[in-house]
Amino acid sequence: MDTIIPAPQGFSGHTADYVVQAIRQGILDGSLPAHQPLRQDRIADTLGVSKVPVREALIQLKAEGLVTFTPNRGAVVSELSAAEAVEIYTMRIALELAALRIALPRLDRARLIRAESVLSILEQEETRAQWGRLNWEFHQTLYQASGMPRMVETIRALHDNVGRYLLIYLADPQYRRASNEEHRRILQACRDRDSTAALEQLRVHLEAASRELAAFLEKPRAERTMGGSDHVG
Amino acid sequence: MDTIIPAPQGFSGHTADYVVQAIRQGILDGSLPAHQPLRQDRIADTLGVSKVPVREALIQLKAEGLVTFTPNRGAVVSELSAAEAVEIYTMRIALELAALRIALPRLDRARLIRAESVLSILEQEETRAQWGRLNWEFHQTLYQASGMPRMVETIRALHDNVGRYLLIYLADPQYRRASNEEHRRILQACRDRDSTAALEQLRVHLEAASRELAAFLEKPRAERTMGGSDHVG
DNA sequence: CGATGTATCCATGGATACCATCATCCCAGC
DNA sequence: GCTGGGATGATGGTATCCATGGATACATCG
Repeated sequence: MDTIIPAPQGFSGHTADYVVQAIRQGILDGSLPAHQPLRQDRIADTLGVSKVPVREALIQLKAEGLVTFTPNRGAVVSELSAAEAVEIYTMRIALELAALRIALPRLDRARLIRAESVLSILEQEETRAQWGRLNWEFHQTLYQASGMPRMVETIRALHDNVGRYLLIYLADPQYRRASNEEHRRILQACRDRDSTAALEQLRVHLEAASRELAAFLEKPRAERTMGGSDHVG
Repeated sequence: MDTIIPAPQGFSGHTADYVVQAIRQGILDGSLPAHQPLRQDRIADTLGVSKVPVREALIQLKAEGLVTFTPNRGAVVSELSAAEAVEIYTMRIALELAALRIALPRLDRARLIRAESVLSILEQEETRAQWGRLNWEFHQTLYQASGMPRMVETIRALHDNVGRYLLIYLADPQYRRASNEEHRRILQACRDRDSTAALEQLRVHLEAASRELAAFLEKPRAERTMGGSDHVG
């Protein structure tokens, strides 16, 4: 949080939304680790706002599941249990398969090209910080064609909840390669308008991630290797 | 809102949660109709709290989709378009089928009896005000056996978004009878541990509601008969 | 030396007062 | 009849104050 620039200028909309963005980004890129206390006046000072919009932001993030409140003790960054991870992936599989099924017949050339382009960047990206964003960008590009913004938004919130841990999983080059291949198969099936194959590949993709994340979270915290470096290779 | 007793006494937890409950109830039972402005200081006075927790409550309800914000104009009760209704039911079908599939093998005797009891009350209930609550109570009883609280909570929020309109749909005795029969078929399939039938009946149930609600919302507002009386028969 | 009680500190959660900004409405003036 | 410009009122945000309860350090007692 210290490094976040206190720059609310040029921001339209509610101040709370600005605070939400700042905190969310900190959680997603790992600079705000699980159990990190989120002190209201400290955040207010850092971002150059007052306490009220900070509390409003924390409440929004609570609704997304990214922070957890304890009465009279304030908010901390949420920790995910293995069971919760499985639950989130269960919801993601249900919703993302539905979204893709609806989106498939509406995927136009432009969108497929865009998905292809995101995927190429993702495959060559060596910096962990961008993986989560690009990964979501790829999936979102497909789902948006469903014309169901609320469903896409719900899926995004679920994705954000596992985003931090996904980075750890992707730090292993083997899993990263597998993930990229799964993305390619999904995209190819979309190009072929092969609905059955696309949905099946998406299911495989999500189930693999669910399995690996659950296995990771079932290990005691001490044994977990969080992937130290910003570069792999 | 005028009739709500300003009685925060005996309420543990955050004041905002108390305000959320009050406003949510007003929206669900129809006393706060769509497009009703939700004035912050008026609500604060009525409930005997200050403005701050009211704004926090409105933000929570925004996250649930029950209220809509317009910059510098505050919050109003959300209105649902036909497209949004279809979107919500698409999400409900995806999530509720997944929840029921997981819950089915874990449904014990006690829970089935509880569901049966809720259904009996619902079938004999003549007062509209309770229909929404009892309807959700029935579905929730089944889904809770999944052991996935977050999924159940997400489904509840989606249910609340269509709850108001469901009442109109159920005001027609014909649809009400059909709905009750669908509930019975779902419950019977659960008792028989017939997973395929239970999921299929749930899908039929939700798709029927989706179809009727979409048809209702596609009519111009002037033509809509909102079902005047509190009693049918 | 360990367990328990106590004083202090500190952050939360909420109330209150105040203010800039923006939307809306009403009305004069053309 | 249309337009422009105050009143008016609500939002959204700041600053300040305070009661409550958790946490910690310390002191006292067994």
